Amino acid sequence: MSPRKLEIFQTALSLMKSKGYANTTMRDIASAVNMEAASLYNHITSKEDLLAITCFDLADQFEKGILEVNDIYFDAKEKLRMAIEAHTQILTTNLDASYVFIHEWKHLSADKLTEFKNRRNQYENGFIEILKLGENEGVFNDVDEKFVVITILSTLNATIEWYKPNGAFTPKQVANKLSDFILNGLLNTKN
Amino acid sequence: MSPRKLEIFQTALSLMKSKGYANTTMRDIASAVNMEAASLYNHITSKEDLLAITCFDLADQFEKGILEVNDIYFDAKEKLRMAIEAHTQILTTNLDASYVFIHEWKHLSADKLTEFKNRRNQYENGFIEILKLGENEGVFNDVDEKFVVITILSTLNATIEWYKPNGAFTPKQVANKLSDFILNGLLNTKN
DNA sequence: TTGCAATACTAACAAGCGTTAGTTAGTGTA
DNA sequence: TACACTAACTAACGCTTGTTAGTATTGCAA
Repeated sequence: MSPRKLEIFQTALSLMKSKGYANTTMRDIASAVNMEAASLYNHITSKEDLLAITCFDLADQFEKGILEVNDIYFDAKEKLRMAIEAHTQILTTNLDASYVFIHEWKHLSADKLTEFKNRRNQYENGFIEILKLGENEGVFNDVDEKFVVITILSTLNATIEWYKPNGAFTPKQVANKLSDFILNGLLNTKN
Repeated sequence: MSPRKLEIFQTALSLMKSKGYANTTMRDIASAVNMEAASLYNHITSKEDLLAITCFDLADQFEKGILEVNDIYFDAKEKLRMAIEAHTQILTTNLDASYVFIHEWKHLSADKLTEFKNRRNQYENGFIEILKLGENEGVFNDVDEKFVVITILSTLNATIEWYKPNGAFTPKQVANKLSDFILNGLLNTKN
């Protein structure tokens, strides 16, 4: 990807993060990179491409993460921690893209929308696999897996609402906070 | 609110839930209630009003809930359970509206947007009050409150992604599942 | 039965949208 | 020098959008 194209993508994602996909016009993007809207088409093929490429690139990363974790022979608790860390790592190192991924995927066109949903389901199944393993091991409470996986992913995704790249926490630290919260809950069990 | 106006609101919210606010046109809404777009304006004043009224009506409900909980003299654990139940009750009995509230508030016009954000902050502060109480009592882990409150609310709000009104769970049961998850986490502590 | 709201309609407007066509200036290459 | 490529421009197209104006129809209250 050429530097100019990269600049367009980053600018577009930043705008879409703050104004939403639908409210970000090609003219907005163009003026933010100091060119005319029509000139954008020398670099990209359509507005939807900005969204689709972003969504599916991140989907690739998430899928790769969960597959690696589930390929390893390890116990459920540690697997969950690893999956959470992989997820958090991707979110925190692609903040704008993640925001668009999480909040704007609905604007994908019909066929891409179905593909997106399918892949998200697959990703959820990767987590469900870990949950089932943990239940068999007796370390996780017996839970409604669909409920828990949606809850866990929502918990993880909340990260993008507050995380600041040069703030107090490294991605690894955030992942640990999230894992602790999800595994142990809020209650202090020491006393 | 007249029956026809109510019908328009419910239809509009249902459409906005599936297609998003920006992609739902006045003509979409009109044809879904068997009239022309222009006729809608006999009942409502603008498209944004549909959004604003929905958002601020729900905000009222949420605020009322947390204020009632924080007016009671009770321990933090029970307060948190009550706040979670109030929140869940509102979500599950206003599914479409809640969806729009959570996902489409960004489309509010500038001044209403600021008001919305302020009121959301106040609501979060209501939860933070409970968290601080729990830390003083020694029953909650010492936590970064801002992190935890965003995490908790995201966890709660995930409900609207899977809840079915005539499904297996009552709102109260959902609230209990959520409270258990947030307080105790996923780990089985019995063995 | 008349009159008046309420509620629907048709027609249209002004603005904004994504995108295309055609052109031009600059840059590196044969 | 001649050519091709890249990346910018201006101008415009066709369409959709939320909304307004003006008008017809309906149903109830007097």
